[in-house]
Amino acid sequence: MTDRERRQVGRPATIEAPRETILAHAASLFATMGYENTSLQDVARAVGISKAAVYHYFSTKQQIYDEIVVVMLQQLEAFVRERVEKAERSEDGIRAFMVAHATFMEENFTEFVTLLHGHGGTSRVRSPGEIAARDSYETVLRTMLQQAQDRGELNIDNVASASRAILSMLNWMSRWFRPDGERRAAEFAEDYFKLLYMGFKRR
Amino acid sequence: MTDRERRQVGRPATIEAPRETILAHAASLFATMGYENTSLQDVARAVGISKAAVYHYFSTKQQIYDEIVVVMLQQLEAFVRERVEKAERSEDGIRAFMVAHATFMEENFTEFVTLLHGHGGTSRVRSPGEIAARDSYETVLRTMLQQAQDRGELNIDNVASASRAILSMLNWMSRWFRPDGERRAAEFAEDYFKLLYMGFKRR
DNA sequence: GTCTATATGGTGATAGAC
DNA sequence: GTCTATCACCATATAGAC
Repeated sequence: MTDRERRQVGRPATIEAPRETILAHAASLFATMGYENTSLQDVARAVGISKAAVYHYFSTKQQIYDEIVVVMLQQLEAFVRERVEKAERSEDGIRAFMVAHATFMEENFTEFVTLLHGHGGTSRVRSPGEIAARDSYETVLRTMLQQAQDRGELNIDNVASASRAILSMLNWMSRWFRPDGERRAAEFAEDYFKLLYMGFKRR
Repeated sequence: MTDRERRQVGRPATIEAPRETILAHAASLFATMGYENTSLQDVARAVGISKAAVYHYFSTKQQIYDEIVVVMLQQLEAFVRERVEKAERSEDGIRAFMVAHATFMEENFTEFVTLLHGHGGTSRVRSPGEIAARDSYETVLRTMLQQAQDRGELNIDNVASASRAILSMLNWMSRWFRPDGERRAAEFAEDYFKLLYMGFKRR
């Protein structure tokens, strides 16, 4: 079977913002089917162009994936920073971080799933751009926690551990959260914040 | 190229406990390379038998995966239950749960990565056995938290949220933890417990 | 129970016309 | 910039001999 038969159209299909369109459809398919179960044929069909046309904009399948991830990380950081900076007290900053992260996840769900659950096993090579973007994002939280501790505003004796804990809860949300469910992601994030802030020791 | 050329041996290879051997090698490859990047050829070669011999014990690749997952979940639950039951106070039970989960993860790292990060996207179908085993395991923690709250021993006003938070932190460990690192998984779990127990509110 | 050999079909990627 | 057509390869799974 040829591409023509698969697509049912022979005429050239011109689309606008081709790169962005391809990335959006690819992200959706990657999130739903998984990276390795999505063929470039699937991506091309979703966009409405031929496989070869996809190769005109991206040189490998991996490049499509990498671009989704880096773009999302940068947008996430910008989104979160803007909301964190408005906070006055340390605890408000942390809460803002958690809520903003969850909100962004919900609003960009398919790309976010792609970002977090990606593909491949433990031996996967991360692109330099991805590593830099992740580090940059994690530093936002870490810095906030460290300052809260240094100023004596909160009781965070293990900043590294607290930072990991917060990101773990938020990241794992993308595994069980469903955007069409009853509760918003931000509500779950609020619950997590309260739990961390109060602790469950009886006093 | 035939299987013979690939394997460099033509003689029948008989191994003991063939099912378990295949599962162990498959889990290791799935964790390292990812499920979809691991071919049954790879599994067969690792075990030292032919592809067709693998099909003698398992009828599909998916079946191999499902069996790894269910077996691990059952062993995890048994391992954790044994340690939790020794605890007297509520907080000791929760700590024991977290430490045991982390310890089991470290001791069975490759199978655990397979279990948690699996393959495919959000549309993946989980086997009935997997769903039952997961529910059963999560109930262990949930019951413990609910009892602690009912007895007034701890301050857990949102049991569902606390349960999710704990499992999220533990599950996400399998994404960044490396068994050859300096710290044991149990130490990280202890840190998480302290954080949740104390909270970071200043008093 | 293990083997060799093969059926069947999809994959990422490229060549070259228009 | 998009297309058709194709390359070279590997996948899961099966048939049938020993």
